[in-house]
Amino acid sequence: MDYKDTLNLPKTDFPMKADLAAKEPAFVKKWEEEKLYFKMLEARKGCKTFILHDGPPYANGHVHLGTAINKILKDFVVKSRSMMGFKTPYVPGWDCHGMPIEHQVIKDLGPKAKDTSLLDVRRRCREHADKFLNIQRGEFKRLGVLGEWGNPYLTMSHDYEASIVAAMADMIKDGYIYRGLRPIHWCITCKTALAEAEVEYAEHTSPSIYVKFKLKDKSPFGKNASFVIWTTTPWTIPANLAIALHPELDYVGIKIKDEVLIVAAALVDIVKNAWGITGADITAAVKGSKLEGLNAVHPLINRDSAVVLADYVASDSGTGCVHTAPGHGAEDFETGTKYGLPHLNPVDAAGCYTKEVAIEELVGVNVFKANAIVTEMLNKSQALIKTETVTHSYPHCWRCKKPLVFRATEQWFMRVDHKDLRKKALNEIDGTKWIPSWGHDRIYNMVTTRPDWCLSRQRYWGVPIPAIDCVKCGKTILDHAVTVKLRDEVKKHGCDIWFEWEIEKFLPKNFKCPSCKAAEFKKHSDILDVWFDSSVSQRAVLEEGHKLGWPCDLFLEGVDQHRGWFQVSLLTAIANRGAAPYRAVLTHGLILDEEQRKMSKSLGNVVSPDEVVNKFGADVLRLLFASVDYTNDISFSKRMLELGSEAYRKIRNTCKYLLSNLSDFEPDRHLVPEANLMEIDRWAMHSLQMLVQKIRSAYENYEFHVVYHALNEFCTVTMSAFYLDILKDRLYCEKKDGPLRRSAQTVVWKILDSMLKLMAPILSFTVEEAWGYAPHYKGKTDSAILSLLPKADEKYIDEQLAAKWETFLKLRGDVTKVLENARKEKMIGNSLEARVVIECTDEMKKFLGGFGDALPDLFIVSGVEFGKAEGKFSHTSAEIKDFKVGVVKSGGLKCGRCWKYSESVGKNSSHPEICKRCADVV
RNA sequence: GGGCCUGUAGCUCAGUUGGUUAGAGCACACGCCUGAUAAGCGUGAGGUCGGCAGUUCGACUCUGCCCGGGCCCA
Repeated sequence: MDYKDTLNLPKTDFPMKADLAAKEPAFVKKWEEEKLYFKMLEARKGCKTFILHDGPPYANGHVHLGTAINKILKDFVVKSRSMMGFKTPYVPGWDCHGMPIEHQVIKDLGPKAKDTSLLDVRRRCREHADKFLNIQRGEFKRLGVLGEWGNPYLTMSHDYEASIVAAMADMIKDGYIYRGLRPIHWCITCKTALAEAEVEYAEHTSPSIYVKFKLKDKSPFGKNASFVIWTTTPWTIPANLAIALHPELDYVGIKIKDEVLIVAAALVDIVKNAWGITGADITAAVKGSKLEGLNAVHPLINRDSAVVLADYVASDSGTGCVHTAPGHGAEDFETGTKYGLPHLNPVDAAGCYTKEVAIEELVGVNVFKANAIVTEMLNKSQALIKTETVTHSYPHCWRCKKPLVFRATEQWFMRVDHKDLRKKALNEIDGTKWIPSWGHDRIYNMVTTRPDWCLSRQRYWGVPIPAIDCVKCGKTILDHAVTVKLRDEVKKHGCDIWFEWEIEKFLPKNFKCPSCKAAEFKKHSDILDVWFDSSVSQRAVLEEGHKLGWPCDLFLEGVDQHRGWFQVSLLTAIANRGAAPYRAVLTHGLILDEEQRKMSKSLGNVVSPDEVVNKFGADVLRLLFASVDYTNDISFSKRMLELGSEAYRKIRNTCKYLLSNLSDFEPDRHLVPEANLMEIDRWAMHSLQMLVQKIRSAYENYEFHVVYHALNEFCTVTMSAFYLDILKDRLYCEKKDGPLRRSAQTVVWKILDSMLKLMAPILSFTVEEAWGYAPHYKGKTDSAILSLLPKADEKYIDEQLAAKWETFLKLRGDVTKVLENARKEKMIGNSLEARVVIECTDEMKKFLGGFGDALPDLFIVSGVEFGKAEGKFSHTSAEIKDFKVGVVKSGGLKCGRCWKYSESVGKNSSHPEICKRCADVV
């Protein structure tokens, strides 16, 4: 007789093969149709809210791994907090304005760009942003991210734009905004400012000149001493106002005839070589810091050049004395500002000198043409030491490919120290929880040293700054009332209105120039820095738009955002509201390739989430992102993906196995009360409570990798390798509805139900799938995500029991070792072919006696006896004192049903092939 | 150059206030099972804890320097 049919073998339709790439899109569709996101909110109606405010990704290009991990981590947070009992509305958003989109649009227009109107460019930019935010929306949904996708926030929506203008208006009213100078990359051909991303570096040949600046004052270097500077932009010499030295470097004079030429000591050999000088006496060295405050004479203009100090002065090239023209370089500008020098910029938009240059012959001359003229002038005035040419990497315009210049221009700034803003910001930083904690120091240091915020951009695609010029006196005005008017119109029509309408429509009645009282004005066309747009999201979304509540509970972005969104949001929030917009800020690392290098198109090491999702499935990617400690950068490799899917399969299979043993189990009818559970089952329940405790606190602290590792270990070690392996006999062979089997099933079901809930925030797709196959019970939610996370149940926690089983597991290790020895020697195959002989202390014997007749099952052997453990296969425990295990062949015959060897086989006349237990069951 | 972070087995992580032979899982090798089967079980082999110096009776853990990597500045 074939007894297989009398067994309760595992049965489930839940497939082993996940086929995620094919199945997941159906779940995405289902969730959307049944409005799972809203059901999730509904399930927590009236509960305390937890607001994760989404930082807007840029609406350009496809989702990459960096944006993917960000959204997936956010999804973990939203789902886990919801399952912890919080109401978690999550409104995703997009950053829609800005240079990269404009850049792309203009590139696509090609030569037509020149003939395209500003409004037309803006329209195309809007379409571009719209297209990509839709693409990204689809990609985010595909990753399993739940949120208010039907009503996201867009920084280009009329309401949002109005909030931006409103924030600006408030700052104008409170005196935060001023107009100042700043050197920026400028193309003299296109007559426009360039953003950093529009600058292309290319080889360029420049003159390279050494110029003497004679010291005016007495100096430690004696009479007739000159500082020598080196520059590759002779045209900036007329704007020279200072010579920068390094405070820590030593400076010496090189004596040549009756002159002394001052350079850094470290560079003496290099410059002598460059000038073709041999020999020459060197004066004693003087530290740069001792020379601060001296004055040299400008070689071409009747003007002083101050000796100043700067840390950026290099000691490995040039002369250690840096020509400083505050109007023509970023560092020069900083230094000039520090020393109170004017930001002299004698160059107009077309690159020609203005009258300010103070050298008559140069007025109106193009700066690049002026290189030769200036050099010749220096030569004539005997200030030139040496001239040659040098080929180096130099910034060029991305559009016309011509070399750029640095030029100080007027810009709008936000005053960071106005009304104690910086101080308040630092205070708020102290009051915010930073995860990980070093985030505090990072942003604190940045805010401490950051300069004023340059808000204006000379671009097309953005929110206009409603500045106006008085036609009569030329004064530039940024007026609060005009800005408020713009805000109201933007709310109705969008930002284009500033460019469409005549200026008069924005002016209050009888508006007059505050300086000359004239009434005729011209519009400016500067737009706001896009960081301003996103910095306002805390106001536009939390407060004015979706009204989620201000401040929010959490910002969650990559490490680069301490300088970016975290900081700018803080600044605008404090200027507008006086406090930080977040209670906590969590940062994650960036995605790097397998060699820990950043992913970039030029390196060709970019992996797209799309690729991963289509090959492995979103759940594998989600599991992978859960498995790593995201506080560090994440090195993403093929290997990692393979391991990720391996771990995924293990978890999936464990679920499948649990499901397959519950096909006939109805929790509401068959649940065995705690008091009637078998001991090992109570131990399993204890272990489950430990898991629940660990995972709950991990979610609480956003430690998803702890969730993963706990889950993984539970599946592999606790369940698969031990508990479930031992349970097989009971589940398969015992009476279908007998207490032994129902006890096991009770625990199996509890474990399944808890595990699915614990996994739900991470393995959203798989859990949803398994949830459908899991037994029904009263109160079971439609979707696992709508349930609450399980709580550790005190009545199952039993530390004494746990300690007992811990010891047992240790000694079981010794038993499996002996069995393996026997297997190696072909004495046994299946462990049921063996009996185990244990030689131990009386104390241990008593301990083992405590497991009763369950011992053979716990070792998965056919018998356990105490005696002398002798022979080839005996093994002495390394861990347990005086503990020795031996193996002998099982006596009796193999039961045709449960495969255990037993003396009872053959004793039952109606079932001669099976053991007593099985005969009783059958 | 500055601020912040980071470097434990091939991969992902543990490693409690410094204290005996540094732990898991996966991958790998070998074997078993064939009633979780493109599954399951067992055993095993993998690490001079980035390097060097120091503090200490004793350091993966503390200090300094160096090397590699990241972000943000300059």
